[in-house]
Formats: sequence, C-alpha cells, structure tokens
Amino acid sequence: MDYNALSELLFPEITKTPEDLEAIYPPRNLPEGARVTRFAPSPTGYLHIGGLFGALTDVMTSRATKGVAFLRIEDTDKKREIDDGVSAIINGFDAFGVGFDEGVTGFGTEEGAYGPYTQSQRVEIYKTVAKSLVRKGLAYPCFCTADELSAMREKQETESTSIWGYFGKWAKCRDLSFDEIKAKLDAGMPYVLRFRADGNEENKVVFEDVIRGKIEMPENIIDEVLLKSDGVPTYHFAHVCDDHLMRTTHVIRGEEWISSVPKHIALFKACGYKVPKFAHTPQVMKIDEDDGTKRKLSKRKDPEAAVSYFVDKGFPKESVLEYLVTLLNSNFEDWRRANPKADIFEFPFNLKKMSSSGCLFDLVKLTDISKNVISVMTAQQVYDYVEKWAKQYDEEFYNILAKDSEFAKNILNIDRENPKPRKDISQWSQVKDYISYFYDELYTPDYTMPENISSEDAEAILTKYIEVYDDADDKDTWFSKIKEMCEPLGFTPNVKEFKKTPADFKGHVGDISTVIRIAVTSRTNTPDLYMIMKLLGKEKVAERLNRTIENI
RNA sequence: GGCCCGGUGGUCAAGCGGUCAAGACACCGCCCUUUCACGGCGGUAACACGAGUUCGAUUCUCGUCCGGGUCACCA
Repeated sequence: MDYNALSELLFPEITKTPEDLEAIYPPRNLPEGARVTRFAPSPTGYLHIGGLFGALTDVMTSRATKGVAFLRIEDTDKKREIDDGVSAIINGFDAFGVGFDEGVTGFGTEEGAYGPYTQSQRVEIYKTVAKSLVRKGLAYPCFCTADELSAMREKQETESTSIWGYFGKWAKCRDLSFDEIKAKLDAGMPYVLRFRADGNEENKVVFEDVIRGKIEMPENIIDEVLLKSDGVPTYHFAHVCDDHLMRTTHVIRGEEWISSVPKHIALFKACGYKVPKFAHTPQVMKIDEDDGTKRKLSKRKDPEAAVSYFVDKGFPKESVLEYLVTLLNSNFEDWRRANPKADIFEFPFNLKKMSSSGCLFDLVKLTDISKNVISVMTAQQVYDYVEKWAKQYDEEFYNILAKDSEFAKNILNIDRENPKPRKDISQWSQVKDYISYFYDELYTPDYTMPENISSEDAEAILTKYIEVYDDADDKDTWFSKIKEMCEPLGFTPNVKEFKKTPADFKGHVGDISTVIRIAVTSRTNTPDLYMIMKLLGKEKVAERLNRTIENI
C-alpha cells in the first residue's frame, strides 16, 4: 500500500506538515517547573459546580507554579451544542472571578499565541496531523455504516467477547486496498478516519497519575475514530493534537477520562508527541434525597449543580471559591487562618494533595465559610454586594436600600469592622429579613412577650422606659438606666444573683432588655439594641414603644 | 459482562508499618454575656469485611462486599 498516495487521496487540500505546526506553535519559554494547564469545556449548557471545581484546579495549579492556564472550547459536536454555550461558560467564570491567562475570552474573541482556541476553527490542524498519520500507515478510512457498527456490537455482546469495539477481525476496513478505497471514495461513500491501533491487550500501559499515582491498564487495541465523517475530530484526537500543540504540560480532567488514557497515550506516541502528565480529579457528589446514597451531582436533577444557583441565593463568589478550594486541598483552611487577607490565588496549591475520592458538596459547610467571608468585609463592601444582588433579585428591597444607602450601611456596620465581627449573614438573600425591622415598609409588628413576663410587667417596664429614655444618652448611661429600672419593678440588675435565687425576683436585667427589644424590633434576638435605637431615631423608637403598650 | 477508580467519625479530611488515629464543619455541654452572634473550654463520634505478610497493620498483598466511572462518528 502506498500510504503517501492514500494521504494525498484523502487530504489533497492539506499542504502543511506537522513540522510546520511545530514551527508555528513552538515550545513555551517558561521557567523550570511552570505548569501549563487548560480547562476545555464543550458549550453544551450552563456552567456547573463540577466545571468550576475543575477550572479552579487548573488555574490554581498554574498560578502556584507561575505557569499558564488557558480556556479552550471543545465544540466538535454540533448536535449537542447550544447557542449561548460559550457565553454561559465565560459569564460563569466572570461571575466567580476565575480568570484564565489565555484562550477564549468571549464570543468570537480570544487571546494568546497558541490559538485558535476553539476546536471548530482548528480543522486544518487536525487534518494536517491526520494526513501524516495516514502517510505513516497509522490511520485509515473506514466506510462502515452506523447500522453495520451496531450489528457488530450486538454480535460482540452475544458472543461475550471480553472487549467490545472496532478492532482485530471486526475491523473490516482496516485492510482495504488502495483501489477499494478509491472506488468507495469515487462512489461518494462517507467515511471516518480510524487509528490503526497496534496495541496488544496482553500488555499493560503504565502511567503515573499526578493525583492517583500509578495506574496500569491493558494497551489500547481499538481502532478509534479520529475524524468523523464530517471531517471534525473526535475528542480523543483533538485532545492529543491540541494539548501537544498548545504545549499543555498537565492534562487535568475528570476521572471519567481515566479509562481512555491508554488510547490517548497510543495516539500521542503515534503522532510522535511527548505524553503529557495526567491528573484525574475526583467528582463532586451529593446525597440523593430519595435513597440517601452518594452520587455524582447531576446537571439535570440538581439545581445546585448550576453555578448560578449560588448566585441566585446570594452566596458571595468568594465564599463559593473558598469552599471549593478547601475541597481541592484541605490544608487550605489552615493557610487561610494564617493568611486571612491574602488573595485566594496565592495559596500554594498542590495537585498531589488532592484527594482521589469523590467529595460531597456540603451546603452547611459552605454556609459556615460564607459567614466567615462576609464577616470580614467592610460595611461598604457588604452594602455594595447586597445592593447589586437586590437589584437583580428583589426590586422592592433594592428600592428601599437605595433610598438611603448611608442608613443601610450604618445598619450593616453594627458590630462589624472590629476584631470579633458578627457572623449572621451567609447569603445576600438573608439581609432583607435580617434588617427588616429598620424599615416601616418591611416591619411587621409582633407584640408577643416572653412567657415568663406578664403583660402587666411588660407594660410597666415599657412605661417606665419611655420616661427615662433619652436619645442623647451614651451607651453606658443608657444601660445603667435600664439597670436602675430593675429593682423598683421587682427585677434584679444582677444576673448571677438571679440565678442563685430565682424565686426572689420576677426576672433579671436581661428580661427587661428583652421586653424593650421586642417593643422596638418585634424580635427576641438582635444585634446591639443601643445601636439599633440610635439608628432608628427617637421618634420611631417612641412610637414603637407606645404602640406596643397599646397592643400588649 | 470486561477494564479501571474509590471506600478513615454525619460531612470534608490528615495519616504513608508502632499515633491515646490530627484538624475543620455540624451536633451536645460549660464559660463569657442585657438577647443573639462572636470568642474560650470540653464532649459524643471513624480506619467496610475476611485472610495473608510482619514482632506489630488504618497504612503493604490478595479476596469479598459496597459506591463510582468507562466500553459512541458525546465530550
């Protein structure tokens, strides 16, 4: 067989050679140890949490080694592609502040010297490599139809062969003669280009997965499809061409790819390319509500699989990122404690420290992390985030906030910007309820007093309080006035004393405060009451106190 | 079915032949405290199972079981 002639017959339009490609995409000039990673999604839907998880692994790895992380769009399956798939991905990353060094940057835009970064624009490259494979006798056209293939598959299943697929005696087109091929081509028969595998299933391929260590598998014997009948490459072939030509050093991808590594290694070798390092990441799981088992987060079944779920709920992007990184490297939490203010991307991330078992996405833990993240923000930052969130998700709340942003900021600043800030808020969607009693529009009075306080006592407390209340008091004066109220009303200002002999008193100063707190806010639990009343202003406080007395 | 990956408390996880088996979240208790939150202290709780190697296995080997993945002209 004259493979050279075959290659010309198949790819007459291709004039470049693999050597030309090498010259166009030379090795990167990077310092020793710098890693080149890539995130390579296909534009088939929204960005989900597993995608963010993977992308974060890529950029953390490259940042930690002063390397490069790029974004490549794998749009080789036009059937599954959706219209705004690319923007969904880009916007998703933007929303979380995850940035790539090069690659696709938007719809139809990209940056970097190793492009194009969209696979559908690289068919000339794939065909160039494919042509050289044909020339070397390592690839051949296959004219089998879909029906023939599924018939073959059925037969293999009934014959219970240990391996299924297009190989050995099943590979009918593997040894077609030049004339046979030419005749089919002339007849206009569609064909795919297949790899001529030379593996032996008795032999093992061994590779070192960066995360999992040594993995051993039988050599690939399948004549995998390289180019589909429309001339577009399959994932396997595109992966090999792109990651070599883009000079990827570390192929980081989901564990579902482990089983195709032998195939990929065979292809890299057939092309004469150096095999990159592989790192197969664990999957993000969740507990299934129905049967209580752990399973992979599903795009279709789980709303929280979509990254937008967290945006909708009002989790700050920082919280989601922090949580994901703790999942990536559990020592991140220690690092964060030691470096509370540092940029998350300064964390010395280590692929090897990644766990290889699937991790559960834990909303409770996310919530805790988020409270911490928000607690160290300034009131201004919190306000800006809340305003932005409300603008999109709660117009009523947005209008209320924007009417007097200074007022809102002052509210948000209660017990904030100090060494021990409150940690009440984990999501922006909670803020409306959290501060609702400051706004008449949102306030629903509730005059229910604690069970241990009689209506008469409550009324007496509030009546007395109105007498002594002075908006101009400083906090100490304010509180000592409350303490002074205690004894005449049958309460004690001394909590310890009360605990010792509870029978001697109606209650203690805390109960007095609670009555006032309820009258002013309709809640039993709030941040610093003194500050609340300050912000509310004496008229509104007086009004609420009086209204409460009337309604007890 | 073949091949492959995984299996330490409820969750995320350290651990790499000898540990009273870290830590974080959650939960419980106590302290601090005018409520709550914060903070501090303490507590409950784990090496899937069975063999083997070894003076000694959570750690190494094999098997079992249980999860998961993969076997397309999808990625």
